[in-house]
Parts: sequence; structure tokens; C-alpha cells
Amino acid sequence: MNARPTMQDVARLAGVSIKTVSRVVNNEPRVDPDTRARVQATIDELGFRRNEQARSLRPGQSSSLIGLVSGDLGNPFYSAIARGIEEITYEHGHLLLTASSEEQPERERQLIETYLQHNVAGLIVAPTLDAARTITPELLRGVPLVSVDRPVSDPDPFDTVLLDNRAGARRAVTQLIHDGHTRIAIIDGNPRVYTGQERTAGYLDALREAGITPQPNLMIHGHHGARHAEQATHALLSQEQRPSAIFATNNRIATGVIRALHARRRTLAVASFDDFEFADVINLPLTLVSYDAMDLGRAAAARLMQRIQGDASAPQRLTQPVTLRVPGDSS
Amino acid sequence: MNARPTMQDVARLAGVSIKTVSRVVNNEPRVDPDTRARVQATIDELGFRRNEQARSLRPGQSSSLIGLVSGDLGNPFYSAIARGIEEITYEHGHLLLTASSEEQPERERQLIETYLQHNVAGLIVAPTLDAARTITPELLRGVPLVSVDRPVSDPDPFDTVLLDNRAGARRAVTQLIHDGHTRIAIIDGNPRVYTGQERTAGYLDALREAGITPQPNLMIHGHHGARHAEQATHALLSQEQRPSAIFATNNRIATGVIRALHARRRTLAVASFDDFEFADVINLPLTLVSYDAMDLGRAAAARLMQRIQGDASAPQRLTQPVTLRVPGDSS
DNA sequence: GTGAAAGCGCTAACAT
DNA sequence: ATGTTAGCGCTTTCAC
Repeated sequence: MNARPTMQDVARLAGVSIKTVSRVVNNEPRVDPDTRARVQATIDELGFRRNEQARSLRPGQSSSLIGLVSGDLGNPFYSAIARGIEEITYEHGHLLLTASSEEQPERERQLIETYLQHNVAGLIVAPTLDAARTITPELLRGVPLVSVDRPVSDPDPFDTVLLDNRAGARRAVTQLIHDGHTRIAIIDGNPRVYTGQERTAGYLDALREAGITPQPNLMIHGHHGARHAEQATHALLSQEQRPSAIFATNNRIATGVIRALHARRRTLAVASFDDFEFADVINLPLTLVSYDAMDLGRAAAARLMQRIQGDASAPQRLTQPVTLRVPGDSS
Repeated sequence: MNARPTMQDVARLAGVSIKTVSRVVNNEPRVDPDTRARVQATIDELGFRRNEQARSLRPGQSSSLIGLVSGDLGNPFYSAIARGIEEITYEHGHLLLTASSEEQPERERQLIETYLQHNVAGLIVAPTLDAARTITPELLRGVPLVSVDRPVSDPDPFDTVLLDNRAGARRAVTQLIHDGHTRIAIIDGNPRVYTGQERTAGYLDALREAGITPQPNLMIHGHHGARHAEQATHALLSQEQRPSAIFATNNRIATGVIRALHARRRTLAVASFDDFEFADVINLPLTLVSYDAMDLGRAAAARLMQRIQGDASAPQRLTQPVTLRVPGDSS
């Protein structure tokens, strides 16, 4: 457990000044090759590693930390985003701090503050519902922030990377209509959630374009989570005017719908925002809005890297494309 | 973008010395209540936040950073572990750095070094295959490390948190035997991977206990990933002596097996290490070794917290329990 | 109860 | 090509 060696230690042992060691460590040019070799040998011998905290303490020297606040790292959607972010930040020599807000605005604010105390060079946040109230430019003091999956507010003072929620939903529902469906139900989660709102708008777009009048009793909201969606599906199928297809606005809802149909041994067309493994193995006609969640993360991280490198242009809203996938249909 | 205020700024504005500000920030006792209130007011007014890098620069003052190196954060197994770790470290006021080794020992070593440069208080690693060569006590210089899912080496100089791989596999295969199966195939990934080895050993345990002689042509190895497992399943079903049940040593392999069976419209009993969503909706007799991956992370983080708090006892090997689950069987 | 001064490990500015 | 010095923001003696 010998203490960690410092530049001073290396300098003493190599018989040079600390600044020369610094030059070698930072690959600065004006060092005699012999000196450089000698210093390097001492560094290797001692196993010296530069203390990053001390380095980034100097003003101007920004830290190489990036902070990520996601909704829930345990959710594959968020962890794929995190993976994409990690890929880009790693390439740029940054380290990634991760934490989950658990959709609690207070925890989100608290995490951002803690990150700022650690001098992060930038932040990526999947904002909670009430982020607009807590995440403000004053809180950030110039540290760049990119939001992902949802905007912080509208209009948005920050860069944002979103999915094309509305168009994706419209295309999925239009597909169902093409397949002959007219009684298409929608099951959505918390109506305050941005993505659900957009996807619901896309559903209505598709109906309107086809001249179909939306039926209130086919539009179920507030049923987030697989369990609620399962109950909602049972309710839908028990009512008078039954749907012939169901659009689930996300994969947890789709899971509930599929469970309920399985329990009732009923075959209904199911469309879902979010693709999932096993879609190919399920004996139901599926229409999936598919996309690469890692790409969302990559795009957000790439934008943040630009900001860190000094880009001061107006906040951007980037929309990532989605595609329609019909399992078993190899066209 | 006014610069971030320092203790010095607070001190000047409050008309006290920097040390008094420090006392207030750190909740030290010997401060006059009035002074404390005045300083606190100034802190709030300026939005002062202590610079954590500067604080932990002082020797003794450990940083509140924990470093996690997982195989692939995009894999739900690892992200669940990460979530469990995050939960515990958050409770203890630590922040979590995350990165993926992508199963490359060199990248793993590199990440650990980078973490150490950032003065992490401790490390949690899901070791790669060749971790024993790179992760050594010399590299770590006294920074505690806990490995998770796989041991670094055997015997292990570090704490390790593992699943009960062998017993879980044995129980799953024993269940298949109880159900009347005697020709039980196993599909495993890379034979050098610890978990696969243990699970294969459990498979053999179960056969031996039942007096069944292992059939080499029913034991497929080296087929990691869903795609390979799919091919392996097709090969198994094309041969003379066909199995009536298949044990998949992890969920990606199980996915491949299920895909192949679905393509052939064949019903076979399938056992799998790892539970998965949709298990309830698949029309195959399944036997699943189930466990809580978050608990793995929680246990690893809890052990690390003990080490950070000074526990210097001998390295422990903790084994987390697994349970058998038969979907549809509500007993 | 409060403050002055030293120093953590490093880099930037300015010598030599 | 190399060294000296100051100082980043904070905590820690040790005075007062």
C-alpha cells in the first residue's frame, strides 16, 4: 500500500525538475530525447499516473467528466442510450457519470447539482416531467446540457435529441388502416409525458387522414406500465364496440396488451412504439415502430462534444428517424 | 455566464474569512449562529457550490467517485447490475462512473487506470476472460475492488459476488429429468467463460445424479449469441439422436433456441439460465433459472462500501441465490 | 469563535 | 532545453 507517487517523486528520482516531468507526461515538444527517455523510465518504474483532479483544478483545464441523468438505468431503453453516449464520450477521452432520476424532479435537480460540484464538462439529461421548473440556465452556469428523449421545455434553451414520435405513430396506425382496420384503440401512459402526447397526436393524424372519427371509448390514457395496460386491454375487449387493433404507445404497454390477448386466446392486430426481442416469436400480427436507442445517445453525446469544444450556436432540436417493422414480413 | 463563485467570494461578501465559510459549508460546530446565518445567506445568494475536485485534492479526503467496468452496459443483465450498484452508492453519497470493457482485457485495464487517475474511492468490475493477467493488487495500489458475475482469478485476491450458477443449472436440468426427459441437450457459449463452465458443471451434476450418461453429441459449446445458438439448435434437431429438451446456458442462447423452434414449428422443452419478459407468452414448456440482477449489483456495492469504510478482512466470495421458475405454473 | 498561512498535485508564465 | 514561481479552491494546523 505504498502511497501514490507524484510528479515531484518522479522528478527527484529522475534528477530533473517537476516541470520537465510535466512536459514528458503531456507530450510537450521541447524536451531532450535522452531526458525524455530517462523520465519515462522513472515514470514506468514508479507506476506514476497523473492525478486528474489536480490537473483539472487549474482554471481553463476542464475536467473530462460528463454527467448523465437518465430516468432509470435499469430500463433497456435508457441503458441503450447510455451505451451510445458512452461510446462517443469514450472516443473523446471523457468519462461518464451515470445516475437515475427515477422520474423525480427533486432528485434530478440534486443529481445535476452534485455533478456540477464535480466540475463536469457537460451534462446529458432525460428530463422528468417537471424539469422545466428546475433545470434552468442559471443552475447550469454555462455548463452545456443536452436533453434526450424529451425536451426540457418548449421553447427549449437547450439542445435536444428526440425520436420522430409523431410521424412514427402516424405511420404505424396508417399501416393498420391499410390492413383494413377501422376500430383501432390506443393505450397510452401518463398523458403529461411528452412522448405519449406526440404519439397520440400521430395516432390522431393517421385517423384524420383516413377520414376515421376518433372514438373516445377506444382511447385509453393513464395506463403506464405493463400491469395497467393488461387491465386496460381486458376492459377494451369487454366493451360493446370492440377494437380490431390496438396501438400501444410504448413497449411496456405493448407487453401488457400481448399478455392480455394471450390470456384471452384472442388474436388482434397490435402496433407498438418500440421494437423488442421476441417480436418474431409471438403469434400475433405486429406492427412495430423501430429505432436505434443507442443512436439517440450517440447523437446527444456528439452534440454535447460540439458544445464543449466551444460551439455557441442557437439550441438545436434534432429528430432521429424511426422505421416501421412488420415481423415475418421480409420485404 | 458569470464564473462560478468560490469560498473566497463568499468570504469577501459576508465579511468573514475563508475558513469560516469552510466551517459553515462543512457544518462544523464552533461557529456563532449569527455568523453562520449570514454566511449561509451569502452562499444562497451567490449560488455557491463547493468544488469537489479541490476538496478531495487534500490527502486523506477521498473522492466520492466509484468506478464501474461492466462488459456491456447495453446488455440488460449488466445494466440491471449497474442500477443496483447505483442505488447503494447513491445512498452513501458516492457518484458512479460507468464504462464497458466490451470483453477486451486491454480496454478493461485502460479503463481501470483512467479511473485511478481520477482518484476513485473504489472499483467494481465484471472481469473479462483474461482479467487475471491485468488486474493485480499492484495496479490498484490499495484502492478496493469488488468483482461481480465472474471472479478475477482463482484463488481471488478480491471480493467477488457471484450467482449460484452451478446449483441453478443443476436444479433446472433436474426439473427436466423429473418431467421425463432423458435426452437433454446443452448449448453453451465460449467454453472459457466462467459462468458457462459452472452452468455446464451443474448440467453434468444433474445427469450424474439421475444416472444418465452425458452424450457428447448433445453438448454444444462455443455458440455464443442468439444467431449461433439458432444454428446450433437446427443442427441438433437435424441429427439422428434428437433431444427432447434443451438447456440454454444464458438468455441470448435461449433466444436463439426459441427462434429456431418457432421456425420449425417444433415444441421442445426449453430450460434457460436467465429469466426474461415474454416468457409467459411463449407457447413452449419453459424452465427458467431466475434471479435478481440488481441484487448482484447491490451486494457488490455494499461490499465495496464496507471496504471503503476500512474493512480489511480477507477477500470474500459471496454467492447470490437463484430460483426456478416455470411460467404458467403458479405454485 | 475566528483567522492567517501552508500545502494538496498539477500547469502556466516567465525566467535562464 | 530546462527550471522557478505562483496559484487553482479547498482543508488543516496553529495562532489569536
